[in-house]
Amino acid sequence: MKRPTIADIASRAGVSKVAVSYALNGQPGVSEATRARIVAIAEEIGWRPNSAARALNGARADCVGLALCRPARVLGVEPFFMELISGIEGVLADRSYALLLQVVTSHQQESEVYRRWWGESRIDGVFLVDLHTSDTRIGELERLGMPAVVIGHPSESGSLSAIWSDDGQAVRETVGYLVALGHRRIARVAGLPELVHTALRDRAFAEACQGVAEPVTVHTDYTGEEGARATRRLLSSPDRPTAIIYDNDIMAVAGLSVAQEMRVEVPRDLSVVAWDDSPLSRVVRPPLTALTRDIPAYGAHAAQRLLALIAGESVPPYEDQAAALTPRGSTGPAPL
Amino acid sequence: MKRPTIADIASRAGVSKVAVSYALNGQPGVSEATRARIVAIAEEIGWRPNSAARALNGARADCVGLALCRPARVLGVEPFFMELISGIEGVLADRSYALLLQVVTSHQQESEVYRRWWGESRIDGVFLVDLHTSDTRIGELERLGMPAVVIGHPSESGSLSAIWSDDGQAVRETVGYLVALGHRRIARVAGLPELVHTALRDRAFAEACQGVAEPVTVHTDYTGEEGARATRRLLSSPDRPTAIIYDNDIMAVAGLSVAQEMRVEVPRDLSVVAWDDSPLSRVVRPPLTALTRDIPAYGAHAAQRLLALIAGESVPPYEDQAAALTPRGSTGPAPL
DNA sequence: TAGAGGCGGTTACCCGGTTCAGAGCCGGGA
DNA sequence: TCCCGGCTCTGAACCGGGTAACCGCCTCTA
Repeated sequence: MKRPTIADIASRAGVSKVAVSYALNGQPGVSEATRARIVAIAEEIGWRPNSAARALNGARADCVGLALCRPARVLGVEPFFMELISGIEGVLADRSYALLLQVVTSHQQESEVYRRWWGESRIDGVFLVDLHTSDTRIGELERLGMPAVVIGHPSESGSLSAIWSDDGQAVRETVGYLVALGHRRIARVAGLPELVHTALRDRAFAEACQGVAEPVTVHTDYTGEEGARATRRLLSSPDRPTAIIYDNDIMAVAGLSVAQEMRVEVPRDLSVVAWDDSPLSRVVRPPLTALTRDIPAYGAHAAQRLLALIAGESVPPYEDQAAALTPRGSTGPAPL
Repeated sequence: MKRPTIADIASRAGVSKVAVSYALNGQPGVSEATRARIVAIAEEIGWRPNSAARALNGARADCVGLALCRPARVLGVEPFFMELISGIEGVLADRSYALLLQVVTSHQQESEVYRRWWGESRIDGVFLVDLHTSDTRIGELERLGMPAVVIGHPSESGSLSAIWSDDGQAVRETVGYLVALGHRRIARVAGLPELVHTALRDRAFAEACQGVAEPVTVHTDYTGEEGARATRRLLSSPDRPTAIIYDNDIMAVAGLSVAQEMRVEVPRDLSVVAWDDSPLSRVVRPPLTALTRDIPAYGAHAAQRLLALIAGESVPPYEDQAAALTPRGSTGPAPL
C-alpha cells in the first residue's frame, strides 16, 4: 500500500499535479471549486506532503536540533533538561516543528553531529546548551552559518544569538538574604567549573560575600553523590558553614540528607538553598528554599527565538527573568 | 555558498554523477582508482549526502520517533524517561540514527503525530510507551503499517513487537521480602490506573498478598504531591500500614518526608520501597530500598529491536530482566 | 471589434541522489 | 579471427513535490 502522492490526487481529480500543488498550498491559480474538490480528495485518501520532496526544493526541514553533551546518568536525574525540552516542545508543536535529539559524549562529537545534520539538510537550526569558556562549538556553528540560539551568557556566545538569565542577580539576592539572617560563613556547592554559568556564579558569589561573609566554593559534577561528599566535607571542617547554596536540587536534597545523618539540624544549625526549584524541593522535609525559575518558559523563549532566526528575522540577545528566591523551611537565622 | 552535491564532485573528477554515487556508496561499478579519487574529492570539499534526496528514492529516513503523552511537569521530575532516552540514544548514535521527539497531550494528538511523521517520510519507526488498556494507538500504528516497538506488556500490544519486564515478579519478590520481615499491612502508592503496567502490578500485588497480608492500593498521577497526599492519608488511618511500596522514586521520597513530618520513623515504624532506583533513592536518609532495573539497557534493547524491525527482520517479543529488589536502610522488621 | 488583462490551468524543468539498461573496451578461449 | 563475458562508466528516467513561463479563454474597455 503506497503512500498517496499529489499525482494520485491529480489523476483522481482529472487535473494536472501542478493544480493540486497550488490547491493544497493555498496559492492562487485554481478556482475555488477545483480547490475544494482537490482538498476533499486529499483528505479522503489521507495525503500528507512528503517532507523529503519538499526539502529537496530548498524548503525548510521543519525540524531543529539539540545535542546534549552530558553523561546519561546525569541527564536522568537532572530535571532541568526535561523541563527545558518540554518548554521547547510546546512552542515547536504549535508550528509543527519537530525536535531532533542526540546525546553525545564530547564537544568534538557534538560538532560532528551538527555538521552532519546541517549537511544532510535535516535541521533548520540548533540550540546550544552548557556553554564552556572559549567553547569550540561556537566557531563551528558560525562557520556552518546555521541558525543557532545559545542558551547561555552572551559574553561567550560569539556572533550567535543568546538567551540567558542573570545568575549574578540571583546569587546576590540569596547572599543578601542569608547575610540578613545573620549568616557569616556561607558555602556554595557548585557545578562543573568549566561551564560558563558556573564561573559567573562563582564570581558573583565571591563579590557578594565581599566584606560581609566568608565564602567557600566546592565544585562537583552535579550528581547527588558528589553533592553529599562535598557536604560531608564542609560539615566536618572545624569552622563549618552555617549556610550552603547548592547549584541544583539533587545535590541540595543529598546535602540535606547528609546533614540529618550528621545530626546537623536544618534549618536550626544549617540553612540550605537549592538552585532550580522542582517538585523535589517541595517534597522533602523541611521543604527547600530554592531559586525558582520557570524553565519551561525559558525553553519556550529560546524556541521562539530560534524560529524567528530561521524565518530570517534578526534576534537580539534576550535576558530572561533571573531566578527568584523562594524561601521555605530549609533556611532560618544563623545559629548563635 | 552552496552545499556541494555529487554533481560538483562529478565535474571535478571528470566522471558522471552515477559513478560518484556508486563510488561513495561502496557499490561495484567503478574501479578502485576512480573510487579513491572520488572519495578524496568528496572528503576535500566536505560533501554530505542530502538526506532529503536519499529519502525521496524510498531510502530510510535514518530516524525514529518517540511521542510522550505526559504533562511536562511530570516529565521533568520522572527520571525514567530521560534514562530510557539516553539508553535508546546510545544504540541509535552508533548507527547514525536520530531520534525525533515530541511531547503531546492526548493519544489522539499522538496518533496524529505518527500519521504525520510517517506520511511525511520523516521516520522509519516509532517507540510506543505508556500502554493503556485497549489502547487506540495500537490499531492506528497497525493500520499505518509502520515498524513499531511497544515498550510494555505484549498482552496489549496487538500485532506489534513488544519489550517488557515482568513487574509481577518484582511485586512478588517485594511482598515476599516484606512479609518475611513480619509486615502484614502493606500499602501500595501506585501510578496512573489506566496504564497497563499499573494494572499488572495491582493484580500481582493483590495476588501476592493473598492470605499473608492485607493489601491497600492508592492510585496517583506519579507526582510527588500526590505521593505525599496518599502517604498522609495512609498514615492517618487507624490501622495504618507498616510498609508502603511506591510506584516511582519521586513519590517514595515525598512519602519518606511525610513520614518524618508525622514522626513516623523509617524504618522502625514504617518500611518504604521505591520502584525504579535512581541516584535520588541513594541520596536521601535513610537510603531507599528500591526495585532496581537498568533502564538505559531497557531503552537500548528497545532500540536494537526497532532497528532490526526496520531492517525487515522479524522480532519476537522480548522479556527484559525483571526489576531486582535492592534492600537499603528504608526497610526493616515490622513494628510489634 | 480589436486589444488588454485576469483567471484557470498546463507544460517543462528543477532539486540531489539512485537505479536500470546499455555502451565501449579489454582480455581470453575456441 | 571471432565471440563472449566481465569491468567501467554513462544517459535517461525516476522519486514527489515546487515554480517559472506560458497559453487559451472569457470579459471588459476603447
